[in-house]
Amino acid sequence: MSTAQGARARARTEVTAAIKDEARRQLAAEGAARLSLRAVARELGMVSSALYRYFPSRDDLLTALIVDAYDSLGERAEEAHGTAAGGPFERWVTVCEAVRGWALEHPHEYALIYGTPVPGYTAPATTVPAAARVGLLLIGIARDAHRKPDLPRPSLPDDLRPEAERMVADFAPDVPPEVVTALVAAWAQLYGLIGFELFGQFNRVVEEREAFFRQAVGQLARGVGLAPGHA
Amino acid sequence: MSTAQGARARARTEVTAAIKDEARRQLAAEGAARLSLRAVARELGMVSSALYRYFPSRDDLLTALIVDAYDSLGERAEEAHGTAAGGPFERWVTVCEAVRGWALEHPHEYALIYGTPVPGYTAPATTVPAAARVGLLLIGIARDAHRKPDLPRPSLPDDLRPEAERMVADFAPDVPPEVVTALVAAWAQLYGLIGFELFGQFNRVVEEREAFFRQAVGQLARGVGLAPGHA
DNA sequence: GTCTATACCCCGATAGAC
DNA sequence: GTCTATCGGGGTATAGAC
Repeated sequence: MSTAQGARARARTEVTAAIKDEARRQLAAEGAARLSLRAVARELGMVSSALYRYFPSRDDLLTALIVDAYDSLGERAEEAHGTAAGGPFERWVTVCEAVRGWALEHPHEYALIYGTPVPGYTAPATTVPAAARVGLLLIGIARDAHRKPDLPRPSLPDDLRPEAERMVADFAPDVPPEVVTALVAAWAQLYGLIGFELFGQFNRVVEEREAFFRQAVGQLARGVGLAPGHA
Repeated sequence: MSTAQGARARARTEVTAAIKDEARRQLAAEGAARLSLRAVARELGMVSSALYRYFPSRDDLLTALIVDAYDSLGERAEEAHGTAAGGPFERWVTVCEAVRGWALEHPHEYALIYGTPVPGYTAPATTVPAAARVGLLLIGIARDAHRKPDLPRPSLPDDLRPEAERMVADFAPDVPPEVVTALVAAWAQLYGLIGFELFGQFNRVVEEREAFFRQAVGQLARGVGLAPGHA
């Protein structure tokens, strides 16, 4: 009995994975807005109504793909962080390069999570933990670095201080308020660099992409007080 | 005869404008990937085949919307630049704020030009001049500022110098090579900030959006050597 | 330049048999 | 859990009359 259920559960897991794989393939060809359960079923040799046993609606399939993408990216970033050599500056750059590397390998999944929202689709709260992973990693790097109080701190205008203190309380404990707004800005700017490269805005503008990116994210690191060569 | 032709031409211009207006409305509801000539025609009380006299295909309509969006944004930015008070730093911030303002007012047109590319659509070369306007404006601000040779210059690693010199030659004449890569990075990062705000990544993260943005683009300006209060 | 009609496709979702 | 069949939509694009 338990083996029969095991086999059944295994089959279900495998079919679910096959559906998501095929859906990812279609993401590349058609984009998230046109992701179609029928087309996925057709390609898998199933009939469309059978898919509804795995995903109750198109939006649920989309949600699964989004969570998978955030987790895949987060895992890559965390892995890079774990194996990075050097101090906070070097770890920061390594994580940023890992994010870019993942994005270049999975452009359509990147577009799914950081590109234009899919019209008519609203991501449920279940996506939040996966979505937060890269941000939390960068926060952690900044927090660790600023345990040493001799690091330079960005300037913080008075009208932003309450906002910065709210951020510290909400999601960045133990990060100095002068750092947290710069950190959030750097986080958004990182995705500006990646998006421009991925979506073609750098065509005929930036050729040496890797060196350019390394320099740019190094400057972002300096903006949050990090510098090369600090243990 | 010329008045008849004039009237005919005028009618054509008006219908063309009505088609684009309705298409822009649908961009908001359905997204660019699902822009549909039939739906536009239906809403205008026309029959779909009539639209083909104005736009030979769906992609041509899309191209027209893209060029219009770039021009609308470019015009807003140039206008802001023309009326900005103060030195290069203040002009930079004003232009960035104008870009953000336009984006907040036209989120779906922003998504059309700076969001995920529409699958299966490739923008023709005719879009390039309109697309370049904001970038050229920022280049101009940096060039004017660096006419004074006492401005601080970003560091430029050796492996990026040839790339920087190519950029200067290709699209940023008279801008110091040390400045141009930082400038291009700042340009991309500006759109990272705007995209994150527009596409919801700042929800529950950044609340004081205007003050946050002003501070962030001020830091971008410093990154290209500009500082407040320099004539 | 607009109309009708048409060819030939696509979709999400559900009902009910097996 | 998969199937057939179905409801009720949607689309691009063209032909040919007016």
